[in-house]
Amino acid sequence: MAERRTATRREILDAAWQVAREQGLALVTLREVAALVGMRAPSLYTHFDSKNAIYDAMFEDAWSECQRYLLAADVRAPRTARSALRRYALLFFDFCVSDLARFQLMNQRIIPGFEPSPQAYEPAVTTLELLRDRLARWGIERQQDIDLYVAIIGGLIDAQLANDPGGRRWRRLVPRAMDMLAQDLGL
Amino acid sequence: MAERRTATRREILDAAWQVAREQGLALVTLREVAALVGMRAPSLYTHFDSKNAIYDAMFEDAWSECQRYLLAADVRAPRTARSALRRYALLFFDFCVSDLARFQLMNQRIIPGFEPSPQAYEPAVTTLELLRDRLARWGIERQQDIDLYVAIIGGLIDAQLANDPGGRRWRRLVPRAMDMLAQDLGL
DNA sequence: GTCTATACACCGATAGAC
DNA sequence: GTCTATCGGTGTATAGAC
Repeated sequence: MAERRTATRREILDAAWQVAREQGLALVTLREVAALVGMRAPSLYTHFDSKNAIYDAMFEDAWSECQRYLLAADVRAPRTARSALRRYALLFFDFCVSDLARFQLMNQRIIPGFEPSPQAYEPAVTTLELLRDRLARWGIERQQDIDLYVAIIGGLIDAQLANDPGGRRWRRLVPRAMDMLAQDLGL
Repeated sequence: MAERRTATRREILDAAWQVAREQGLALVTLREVAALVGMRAPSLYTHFDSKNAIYDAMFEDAWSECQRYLLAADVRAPRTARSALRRYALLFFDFCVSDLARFQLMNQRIIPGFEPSPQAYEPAVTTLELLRDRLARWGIERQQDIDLYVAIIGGLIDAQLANDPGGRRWRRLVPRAMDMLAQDLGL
């Protein structure tokens, strides 16, 4: 039964997320994940090739969730370029800041030997293309402009999580940073 | 002999840096560090209380080195606020990008249980105060302005190391980002 | 004090019985 | 598909040699 197999994989992944959120992403152990789903550690190898394969599926999870989150918030489109930049930035900021373990997996290289597979990377690419499309609507299409946008938001998220987790010290700066960028782009 | 002890500690730290640069910061093992200095792993405990104590001393190393680097580059002061922002940013950018392992230790939380001790953190505080003094000369004193400055540079460094290591794709954007900030600050 | 040998508990991973 | 047993690896505690 393929369904059963998929469901078990899902259970394992949920357990891994739980451990990651409680103990930290790098402190996930197969024994603890297995215990949460009522198994022994070696049994996980029936469903995943390795521990990194679990991280791989979690990486895919995270970016898929991000994509869904950004799409769901697209119901009412912004009216000006400036409000668009602000809105997209705040959406991504809030999504990332709400789950440290997920952010570390998505955007930092916190697991020593882990590189996401092409399949797991696909939702990340799609999400970036979604952003690219949205920015293009406001005339932002040059690669360097997108690079700058991405870097600034990433820096604000990093600073928030590293220096004021749970607070709003850097979140407050997001609109200002986006207005700076809009000004620079002549928008 | 206190000198001998200090010298041995220095040898161990240098070996640890070597392994960190070659294998990655998180892949440093006590056995490999010990082998490099002609010891067995448990012998390191004569000189350091734990593996994290070695990371702690390395953290102090990194920020002390950063402080010296920034001070040494202070010989000729910039003439305008705009060139000052650019110069300080590029200095820090180049220092960070030149050594990934060092950057990860200084600015990311890549080691699972590691938190720098107050003593190890002291050079980091001093370095930030150095930046604060320099920015204050140009009238930049508000906490939120400094926060924004730090976040933007950090984001650019992160993006450079993560997406184009060894390249210049985000380095090229540093002057532009600093001009944006200067414009925003009315400088 | 410095270093070693030994040992322990934990980790990811594998082999083979059921 | 899941188990037990086990392997080689890790950080680290301890006892003892010099």
